[in-house]
Amino acid sequence: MSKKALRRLKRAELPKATVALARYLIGKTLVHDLGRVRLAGRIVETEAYLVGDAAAHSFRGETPRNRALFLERGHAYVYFIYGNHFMLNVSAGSHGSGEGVLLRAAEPLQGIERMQTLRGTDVLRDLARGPGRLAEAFAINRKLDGADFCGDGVLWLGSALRPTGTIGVSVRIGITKEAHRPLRFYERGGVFVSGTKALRG
DNA sequence: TATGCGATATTCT
DNA sequence: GAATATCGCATAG
Repeated sequence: MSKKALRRLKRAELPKATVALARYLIGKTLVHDLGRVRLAGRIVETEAYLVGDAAAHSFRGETPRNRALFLERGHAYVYFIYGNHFMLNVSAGSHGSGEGVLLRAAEPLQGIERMQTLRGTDVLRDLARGPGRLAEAFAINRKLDGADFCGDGVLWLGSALRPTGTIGVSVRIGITKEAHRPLRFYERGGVFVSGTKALRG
């Protein structure tokens, strides 16, 4: 009961509504297969970016950068920001809507040694706590932009390996527009969740 | 806890 | 050409 088998999630299982998907992904598994090493983590924090949301990259329409955000739900949208960091999103909503879910933090489960190398630290809690760290720990790069999480590729979403705790809701982190909207979801009390103490309770 | 800064792709004007 | 960005780290208090 406590130990379940890891299985790929099918697109049909992903909720069509973006906010529902952001909640749904909490507790699920993020996997990136690198040859003989499998990087896997339990997603503990996400944020939703919606249509008509000035904080969403799709707000001003489709561009070469945000193109992947407009794909059918369940595709990867990867971009580079602040001169140093990649971010990993899951395209969401109806096809062409430009909605997405940002993966903000995960609890490392498998391939931890490789993650430590990629991150340059051995502190488990700091491996994927925060979106830039998560992308670095999971070896996310521009080549994965547009990848299908629901195909048979190396980057995919897996079922939950243990029961999911209570889900908390807060405002999103690090944005200046639409900063009041409660679109951040996280596992309450989780030590692998980013932000200050108040943002983890 | 709270600043302050790096380092750069992309978009806007 | 300039502004801005879904951040992380170091350092100070």
